[in-house]
Amino acid sequence: MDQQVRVRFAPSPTGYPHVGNIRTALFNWLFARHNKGVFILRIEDTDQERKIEGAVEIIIDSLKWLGMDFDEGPYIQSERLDIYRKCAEQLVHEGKAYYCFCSPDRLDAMRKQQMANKQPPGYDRRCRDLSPDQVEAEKKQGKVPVVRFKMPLTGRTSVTDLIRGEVIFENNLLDDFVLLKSDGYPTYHLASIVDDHYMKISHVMRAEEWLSSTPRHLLLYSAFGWQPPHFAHLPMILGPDKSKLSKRHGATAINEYRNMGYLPETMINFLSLLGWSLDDKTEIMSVEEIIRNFSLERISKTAAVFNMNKLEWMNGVYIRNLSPQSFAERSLPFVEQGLPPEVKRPIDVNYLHAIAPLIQERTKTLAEVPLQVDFFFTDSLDCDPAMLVGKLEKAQAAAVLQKTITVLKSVSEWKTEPMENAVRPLVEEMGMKTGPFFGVLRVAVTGRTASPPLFQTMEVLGREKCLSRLESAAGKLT
RNA sequence: GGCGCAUUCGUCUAGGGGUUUAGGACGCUGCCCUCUCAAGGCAGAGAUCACCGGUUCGAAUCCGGUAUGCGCUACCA
Repeated sequence: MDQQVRVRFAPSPTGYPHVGNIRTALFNWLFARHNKGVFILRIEDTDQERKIEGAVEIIIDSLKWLGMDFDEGPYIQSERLDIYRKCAEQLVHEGKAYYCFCSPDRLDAMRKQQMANKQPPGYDRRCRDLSPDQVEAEKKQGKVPVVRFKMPLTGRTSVTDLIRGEVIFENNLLDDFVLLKSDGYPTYHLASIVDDHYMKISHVMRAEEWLSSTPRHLLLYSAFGWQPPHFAHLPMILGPDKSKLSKRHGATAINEYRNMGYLPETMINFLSLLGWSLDDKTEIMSVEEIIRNFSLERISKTAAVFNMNKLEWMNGVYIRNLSPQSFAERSLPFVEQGLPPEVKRPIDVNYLHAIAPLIQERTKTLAEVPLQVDFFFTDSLDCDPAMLVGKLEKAQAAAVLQKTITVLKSVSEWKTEPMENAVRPLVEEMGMKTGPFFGVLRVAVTGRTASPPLFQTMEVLGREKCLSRLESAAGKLT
């Protein structure tokens, strides 16, 4: 790479970023970091209709959460309107663009007509050759024009895509697209080309849906006499039905994944593998590893289905790799939010830290933590007698509880080892199997049939709570 | 309709003419471990590499066509 790498993430501020957009941001960021280049954030707010208040902050916050730091920006397109206007006027001046006074209604009718006649839709170039006098006349009538690009009527434009190779388009199939809208805002085409040029963008990495408009962009560059950047069109992200990932497929916004308890490092790793791979087996990688190995050559051409299952698995891997301390800290907000209201706040982090090792390897998302730890925090347990008894005889279950209570009361130290040493012999003594025996105790102590290991759980729960729960359970069986 | 892109296990992917009886991962099934649930270990099912032709001694890999999917075809990005 002989020139400095300068890439950008250029979202429009329409709400929470879609995971597809985030993946685009990620690839740009990875490419910049790998090449010791510059990562720029640019807000493309040229559509006043779709703009949403506060979206810029949300975008920045999302990038920050994922650890994608930017070196320049955010540049805001709506603050650069005069630049685009000047550029558009320059092209008009040079005869490479023109004013168009056609009303939206006429354009609409024209398109409908074309569709009906099975003609390819596109602007019919009615205003392309208006004389200066005609233009003046229209303006005098108070009509506000748009500026359209004067497409070459012949020839072809070749796009060299770093991922797909050379793609050729016939110019006569491209219409005179709008550069400057009547509200004075540029279209994407104009704004992004002008900005990419002035911001010295070296590589444009964007979603595949832009491939078709790249010839327009190239033609614009050449109209301005500018050197175009390199292009790389990234494969799209699909839903399970292979159509473009959208809300009806479930979560699509990055913040939803954050709220569902996915770790940012999981998202980075997972998203990096959607359209890129290191080799034939490496899946779990730190950001540093991904940055070190990232390359355009290994980006695939094919669209990828977003596999929730695999995401969950990967998040589990990352959660298990957390230190118990960090796991507790990261779970805390979810626990604060998810525990029943009667549990006293604030939640004790140290207690959560003690619980952490018991549940960590059982959790796939932080959002499930409150569900797993609630019985540690509630005062009393209202466990179901039927669940308590299970497949045993009622009397036998009661005996299990009684004997255990007696034995536990004499345990000198409320720790896993001594408790287990004291209780386990009872199993054989009663001629039972460990499964059913411990099962009764598990339900009594935790209120559920699946839990972390019994004695470890009891140690953390404490003598008082355990004995009272066991006794309360025994009471239910008499 | 036109133009463009793509097509390897259900999914993510490796592979770029002979090393491939097409490798890994998720998920699935079974076994082991085990106080339950997980985690972990092992094993297994799962892809005639979309199809049809061609090039070649030899093709998942190169070429052409077909089909299918997707994208674009706005004063949206």
